[in-house]
Amino acid sequence: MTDAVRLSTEALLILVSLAEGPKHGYAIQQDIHVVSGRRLGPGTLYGAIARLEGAGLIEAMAERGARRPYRLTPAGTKQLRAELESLKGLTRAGTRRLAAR
Amino acid sequence: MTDAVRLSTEALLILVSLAEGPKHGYAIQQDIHVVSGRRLGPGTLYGAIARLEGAGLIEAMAERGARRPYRLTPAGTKQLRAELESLKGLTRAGTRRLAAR
DNA sequence: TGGCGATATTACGTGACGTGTAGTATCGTG
DNA sequence: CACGATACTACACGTCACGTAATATCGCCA
Repeated sequence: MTDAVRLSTEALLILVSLAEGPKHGYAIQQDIHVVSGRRLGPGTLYGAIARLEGAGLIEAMAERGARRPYRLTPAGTKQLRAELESLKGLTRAGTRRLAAR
Repeated sequence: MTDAVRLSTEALLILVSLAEGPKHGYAIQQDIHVVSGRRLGPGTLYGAIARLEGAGLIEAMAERGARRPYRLTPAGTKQLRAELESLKGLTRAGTRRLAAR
């Protein structure tokens, strides 16, 4: 294993969403629902966004009206890439194990 | 999207570990470290195990000495399968998005 | 055989996090 | 300029992750 699985599911969903390009919170929420079938409430969403910003994985862009867009930082991109790799290994292992029962 | 991403990362790791076959807590901990690079402390590990048992996704087997083995229930197997599928879709989307930057 | 290190789990306190609800601000459109 | 949709903030509550310490059991060998 090159790297550890470390992000919470919620943080991962947000990073994947921002990997498509900069988005504000509400757009992130909708995108997450499309790609994952899950709906994050405001508390979960903006709480996780604040933590990711604090961790330096995403950063705020110029505010446009009521919208606060965010984008991945280089550190966030790097960590997302690593996390996706780890997760691929994990899902492969899981699928293989389930098939072998 | 067929199904939503719903499990915590920790719960997922435990289910994947048990997909290989029945294991007691300590063995789960070691297996998780091998397949994910992550080390869950006792509090995290046994707390998550108790919750998974409460949710009916895993069940305890006959206790052998100090060891308490667990195995996946049919419901746990089904949910793990669904979760792995969702996660595959998510990692594919994430990877595709990162590549397109 | 009894003591010691490795294995395995429990107990527990603390803080971080997920979650829902309610409230506020801004935007677009008729 | 009013009204619904969009977008975020505030907050309170419960659950969960995490570390540390304590406890129990096993295997081994002197």
